[in-house]
Amino acid sequence: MNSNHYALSRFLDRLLRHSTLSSDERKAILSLPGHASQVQARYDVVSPGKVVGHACLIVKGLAGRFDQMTDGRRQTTALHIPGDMCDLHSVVQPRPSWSITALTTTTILHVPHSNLRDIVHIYPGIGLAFWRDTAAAAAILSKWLGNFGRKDAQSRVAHLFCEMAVRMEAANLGTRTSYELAMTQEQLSDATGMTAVHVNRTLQMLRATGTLSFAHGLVEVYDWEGLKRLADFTEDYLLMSADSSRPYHSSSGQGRDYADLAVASEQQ
Amino acid sequence: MNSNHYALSRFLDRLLRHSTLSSDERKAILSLPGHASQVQARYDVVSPGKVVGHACLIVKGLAGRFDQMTDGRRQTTALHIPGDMCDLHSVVQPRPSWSITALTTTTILHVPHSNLRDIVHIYPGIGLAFWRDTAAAAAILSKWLGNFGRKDAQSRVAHLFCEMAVRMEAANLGTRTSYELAMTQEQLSDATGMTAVHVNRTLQMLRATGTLSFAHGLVEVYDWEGLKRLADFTEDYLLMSADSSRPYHSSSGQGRDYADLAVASEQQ
DNA sequence: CGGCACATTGACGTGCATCAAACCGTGTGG
DNA sequence: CCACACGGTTTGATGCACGTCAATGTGCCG
Repeated sequence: MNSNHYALSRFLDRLLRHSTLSSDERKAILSLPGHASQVQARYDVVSPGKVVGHACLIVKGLAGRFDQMTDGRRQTTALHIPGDMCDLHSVVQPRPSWSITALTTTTILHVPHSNLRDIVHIYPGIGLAFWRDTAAAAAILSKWLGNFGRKDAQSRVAHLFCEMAVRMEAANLGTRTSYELAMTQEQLSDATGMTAVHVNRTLQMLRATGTLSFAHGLVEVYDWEGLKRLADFTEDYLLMSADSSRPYHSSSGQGRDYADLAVASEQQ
Repeated sequence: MNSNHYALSRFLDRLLRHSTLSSDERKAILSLPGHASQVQARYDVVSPGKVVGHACLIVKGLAGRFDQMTDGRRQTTALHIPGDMCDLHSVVQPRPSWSITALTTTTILHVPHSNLRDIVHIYPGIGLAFWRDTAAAAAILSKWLGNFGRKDAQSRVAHLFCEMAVRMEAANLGTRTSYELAMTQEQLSDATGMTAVHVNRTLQMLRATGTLSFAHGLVEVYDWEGLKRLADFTEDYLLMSADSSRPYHSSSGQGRDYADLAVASEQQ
């Protein structure tokens, strides 16, 4: 049990939401090394095109992944909250095509790729869990793409608040009707593909209809069901609700469920 | 060497574009079992919410991943060409939140998860390659998201044609200035988050400026550089150009490059 | 020949971007 | 303790890129 235990245990919690790990595997994750550092808002944690040698675990704060156009416009493609290993896939793809930037003052734990690769080789179950984590992140991306392509401003903003609500609640960082999201309206506009001005007007609409309020980085949802309806939101894609995180154990009757194998190869 | 050799070898080619595999690992992939089937255009290969027991390798044709809104609107979130194992991640996440639908008459090779899991356990290097493949797909998604959030119709359409050009060329299915993309304008509109009508007008613009033509499922690029500029396209994110697929071997001087390990653990 | 899927065109409306100014809270230095 | 700068929010005026609706054209197939 090292001094990074707090952060690693949040990360482990995240993995356990979708994957089953043996106690050895859990111990291996909790004993990962890493050095912490603080990054001020607006500063890059990871820069595009540069090869990195470690993955970044968010300990505290908020970070975003950004796709940058050559003309300077930018688009947030992911938001990372404490407990997220925000570039776990860098283990297999150490040269990103995007940047990761701190949105608020953020504490990062840098975990060397070499150690991550080591435990993946020793515990194939961890490898599957990491792979699954990458797939879960991709599922979120898909959903965002659907929102961007086919929904209007209100639905997009509403969907973002729904998603973050569920993620924050699952990470024990608030409840789905009240949680801290320390973003400016401009950052919100980067994350929704809109203008800061239009985000502002949209938030006013949501406020006026009694759906939610967002001020000083605090989200207060007054009408969760209404918000969900507006956003056309279902949480199954996040792979963390009770009924979807482990659908495997309930299904089928055959001797050994194939999906069971997928989830944990070395169940203790 | 089984009867599926042709399709599997295309799949292997795809993997080798970004990962290094030993000859044993290559053989293992080429000996994967699977049964083929044909799917008519508009029919689902995979349906959302339903647990699947196999991954789908596109042998011939074109398939798309769709995010469906409850009101019936839909958004294409990925396009899959021959050689793509379009839901490789289903191995670790067998219940998708999207559908995969054939865009043209498509031949699919169904490869059981159990066999994929077996070779991953025997050859960890294959596991890494699969994980990397999922990460590459996610990089494409990120790029799409940037396009949707921050670019206008012309740039979006142009970017799609650029991306498919490079992918088709890499897969030996044409050249970047002339390749077959058997999509209707409506399907194109699903993939770009636009309306079929506006896709039509946009294509006319591209035609009028002498940039490219798209008719009867054939893309002819007249001005590749101009198209790239319009799309703000760089191909590095696809992980398949010469300079980005293996940046590892050229870099650094230290005894053992960490990234080398990432790429292949069992280089023969 | 009729039917059907797809492409094209036109008229019209609107959701959002754009530009620009004002407002507001907070920290800072004179 | 006020002046001021600064990041963030809010408001208004204006324009356009795109969606929407609806009709017509076009090639293919039975």
